Amino acid sequence: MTGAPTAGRRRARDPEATRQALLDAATELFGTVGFDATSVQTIVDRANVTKGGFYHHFESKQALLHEIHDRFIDYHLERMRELLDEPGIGAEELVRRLVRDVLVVGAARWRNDIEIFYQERRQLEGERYAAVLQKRHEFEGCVIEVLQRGVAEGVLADRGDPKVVAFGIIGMTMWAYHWFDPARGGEREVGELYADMILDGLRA
Amino acid sequence: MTGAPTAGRRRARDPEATRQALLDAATELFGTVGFDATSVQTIVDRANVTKGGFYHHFESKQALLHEIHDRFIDYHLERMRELLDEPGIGAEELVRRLVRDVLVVGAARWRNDIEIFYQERRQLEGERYAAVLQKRHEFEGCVIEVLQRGVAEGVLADRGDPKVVAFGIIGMTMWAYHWFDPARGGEREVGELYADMILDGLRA
Amino acid sequence: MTGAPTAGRRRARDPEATRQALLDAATELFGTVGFDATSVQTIVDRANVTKGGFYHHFESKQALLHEIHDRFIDYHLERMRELLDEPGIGAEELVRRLVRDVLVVGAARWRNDIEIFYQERRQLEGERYAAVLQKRHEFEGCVIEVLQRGVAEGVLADRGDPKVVAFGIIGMTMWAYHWFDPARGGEREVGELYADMILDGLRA
Amino acid sequence: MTGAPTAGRRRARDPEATRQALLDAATELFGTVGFDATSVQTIVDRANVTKGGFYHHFESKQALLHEIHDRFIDYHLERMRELLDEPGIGAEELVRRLVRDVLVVGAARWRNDIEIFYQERRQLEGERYAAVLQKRHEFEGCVIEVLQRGVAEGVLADRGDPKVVAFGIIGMTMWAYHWFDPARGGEREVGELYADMILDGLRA
DNA sequence: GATGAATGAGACTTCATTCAT
DNA sequence: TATGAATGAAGTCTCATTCAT
Repeated sequence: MTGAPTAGRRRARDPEATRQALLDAATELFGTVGFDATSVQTIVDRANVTKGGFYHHFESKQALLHEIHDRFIDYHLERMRELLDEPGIGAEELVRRLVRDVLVVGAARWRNDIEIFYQERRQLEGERYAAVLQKRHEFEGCVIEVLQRGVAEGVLADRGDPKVVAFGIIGMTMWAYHWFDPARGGEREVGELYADMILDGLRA
Repeated sequence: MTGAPTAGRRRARDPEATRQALLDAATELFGTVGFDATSVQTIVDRANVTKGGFYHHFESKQALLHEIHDRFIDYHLERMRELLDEPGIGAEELVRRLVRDVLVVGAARWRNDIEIFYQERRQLEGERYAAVLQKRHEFEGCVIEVLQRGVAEGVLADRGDPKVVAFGIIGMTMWAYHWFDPARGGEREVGELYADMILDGLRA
Repeated sequence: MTGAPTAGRRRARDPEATRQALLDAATELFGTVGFDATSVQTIVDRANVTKGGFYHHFESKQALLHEIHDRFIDYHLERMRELLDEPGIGAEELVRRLVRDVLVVGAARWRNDIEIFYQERRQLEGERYAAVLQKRHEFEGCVIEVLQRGVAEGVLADRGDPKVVAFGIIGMTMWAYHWFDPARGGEREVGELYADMILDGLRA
Repeated sequence: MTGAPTAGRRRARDPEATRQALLDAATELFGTVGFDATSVQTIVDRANVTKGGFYHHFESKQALLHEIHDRFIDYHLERMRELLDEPGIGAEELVRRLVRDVLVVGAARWRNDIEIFYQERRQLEGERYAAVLQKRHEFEGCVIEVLQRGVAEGVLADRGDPKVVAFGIIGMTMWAYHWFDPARGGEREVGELYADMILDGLRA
């Protein structure tokens, strides 16, 4: 509650706040305009920083992108693991919560990040790309595990390659980032509808 | 298989072939590397044309993108309409063919075009964007119509907002462009699996 | 009065008319937009000719410019000489007609050509430039001759370097191409006014 | 005359000097070769800057042109106003100093700027052009005011539209930029001669 | 630690001119 | 004679990154 350091120029000394401001500005811009179409100048303008400041915090524009990728997927992997570790949860409820709370609600609320995640993966090179890819596989692996638990519990039928089924579920739900209108809301209802479709579609 | 005049330097005088070569080269590059990351120089190199030649045929790089968009969606709208006009086709079969033959097989075989379609739409401006958007809505409208026929014939249950259901179907199937490996094939089987899931998931 | 060959495409066979059409189109464009800002394509479009046709008639864009220069200055040198050869004309009348009929009326009616003449001379190179320069000097020489006749006849005072005086007269009159509005007219009145000023200003 | 840091590579950090160097280089080049014929590369080469540096200081080549226009006309408007505000100056002396000191000497010493001023106005668009035009009208207005003072004081006769007379004076004097040879000098004498002609030509 | 002037490579685009048809 | 597709050099401008201050 002290002198509101947010206003005007720039919070004099708070490296972490500057970092966050840059990450947030870049996420918004990359998500709406795209990585290539966003210049470093635009990012620093929006974050009230100077160019020099940018390179003080990030090695390169690409490194910043990588960091956005990372904080996004780490957060979601975390949520995914929490869900899987929920004690005593049944397979049906598990599927419902995966679809509704993680996938659809996630897609609706993190549109910029997902846009970046799927569209800018081409920008990452070599080692960086490998790191991202690995976490992505981990995420997909979690979805597959949910399905396998469902089959094991006799709730879901075994409909063939679980990877293909998992991709179908991810596609149906994540696609929301293309069309969902946050102003109108209703993400939980959409999630419920998709969960019903998926559960009925795979029922044993 | 005859000694086509395409080889070597450049088809001496065949404007249409030049156009096609440019469109094909650009589709491949935009799809794999992205619109921004693809320079006009790269396109013309691959098409064995010079930069001047490019601008003789296309007003701008963006105009070329628009043309790719257009020829892609026109082709698919055409296929969509053929399916809907199929005489005496039942709703179940209609859904199956929509999902398998149009959506999944389409996504698997036109990966570059879909990548372009969904990822580079930001590049189109003003009128051009409006034109593309309109055709896209038309495409979505066709999917909705299939669902409505299913409900009308008593094959499918009414699960709420048909638009949301349609987006779910489109998402599940189109997503294949992210992960499908054309070298391995199997697109029809994937389509069959998704059609089953969707039909069971929506069964009346 | 036969089938009006001017309409539509292009008068099928009339090389001279084509030449003229190109010269006229270029004069208009060079005069209003400038030499560099006018593309050969624009010229041929306006003249209803094709690019090939252009190069059939003119060696280059620069050669066309030279030709415009030439036909303009030749015409005016001709008028100048006619004036000087007028039998029995007095010096005062000579000055008046030079100023009014040749210089001011010329500037008002040949604005595009003068614009080109004074602004695009830099485009001409080497020999071509020399040729234009020579005719220009000839033109200026005529003005000087008029002044000298005036002094010889005792009508005008000798006010120093006749070249400087001549340039003053040319400047005062030719400047009209900067500001004269052909829609409003009145070039003869302006000429009369300037002739009075000059005659009074130089009166013996 | 001290070992200015201007020499060698580039004045290390002196943005204002860089700006000036670019303005000066461009003025020289636009004046002698023309706006279109001068590439940004040529300008920066002469100013010992890189292309990027150019665009750091000027939004575009056109913006630079506008700035040249502006600093030129602002300077001259200033001189004009000083002259008009001279206390107790008589109309005859006023005319003489306008013609000699402002117009002829100005034309002789600022040849490049005037060349640019009159020849490149076509390059300026919209708002920029309007701004230039307005200042130009102001300049012309000052000349007209001088004439009106002359008539009011009974020194000059009223010879009709003062605008036309003013244009005649401006034309006669400014034309010097076409032919004046700075190496030979003598601008004050030329000014004197033109002032005499004009005063006698308009004497009441 | 921060600033912003400067760099330099590379992007898109234009255009006078040539030449196969 | 005429066409217009093709060339290739050159133009304006952008931008990630560096570095003197």
